[in-house]
Amino acid sequence: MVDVIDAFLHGLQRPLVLWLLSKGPRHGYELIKEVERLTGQKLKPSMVYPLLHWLEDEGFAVSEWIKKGRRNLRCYRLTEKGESLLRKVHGFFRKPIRGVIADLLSERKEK
Amino acid sequence: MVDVIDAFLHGLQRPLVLWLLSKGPRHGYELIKEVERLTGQKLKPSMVYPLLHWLEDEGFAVSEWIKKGRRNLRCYRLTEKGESLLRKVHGFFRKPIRGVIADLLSERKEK
DNA sequence: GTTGATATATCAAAATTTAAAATATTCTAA
DNA sequence: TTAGAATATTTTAAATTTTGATATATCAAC
Repeated sequence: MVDVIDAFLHGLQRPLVLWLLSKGPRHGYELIKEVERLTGQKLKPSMVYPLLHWLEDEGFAVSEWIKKGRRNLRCYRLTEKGESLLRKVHGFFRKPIRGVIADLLSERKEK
Repeated sequence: MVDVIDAFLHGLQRPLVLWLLSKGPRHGYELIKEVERLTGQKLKPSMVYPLLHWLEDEGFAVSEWIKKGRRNLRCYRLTEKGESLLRKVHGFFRKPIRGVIADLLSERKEK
């Protein structure tokens, strides 16, 4: 049985990737580094690359090989369908769960 | 590949159960109903009962069989160790991720 | 030229989740 | 009064997902 926070962070990875892509095009390795910076949790290559392929297969993102020196980077950006999915995620936060998350977000006096 | 929101909600289930238990003792079936009300997602019996057993095994909660009419309910409440874990979850929200979640929580104009 | 970071990809093994079935009590509507 | 739905808990096999490992290649620093 996995740690409570790890499980939560894990569930956050996908919306987070979507959110990051909504801020501008990214490639896989950038996402790995950004997710780690934001959550302290490693987004593994074996997670992110299949996820990106899936996002593209489903039409939520499109990729393009760009060159950086002699290196090829596969850069992803959200499609309109991907933006729409992110809006759906936002919409979800209007549900009753919003109050719970606000509570989790709130300051709390330590015992 | 599972739906983005489903994956997020899934990750939220464990902190949510912890949060609900922090509001007062609950039994498994209550948690199933409350999680569904709050998230619209079914917390399955085969998830919640092993989770509750795990919480108890790890010392995060203790259970007690109570009677309601002729029916026996296994009622769980958080221990100090469980409260401490919830505070750890709160602590996590002080990380940079806080801004992302706040953004996801914020109102957004629909296109 | 060797090490560590950057960058992408895949697959078998390991772990987790779901669906299903089993069991039993209580309530409700016909 | 009884049949069916809702309440309540548990376990297991099957399905799915995640991890760890491995492979490949470029780049910068030493």
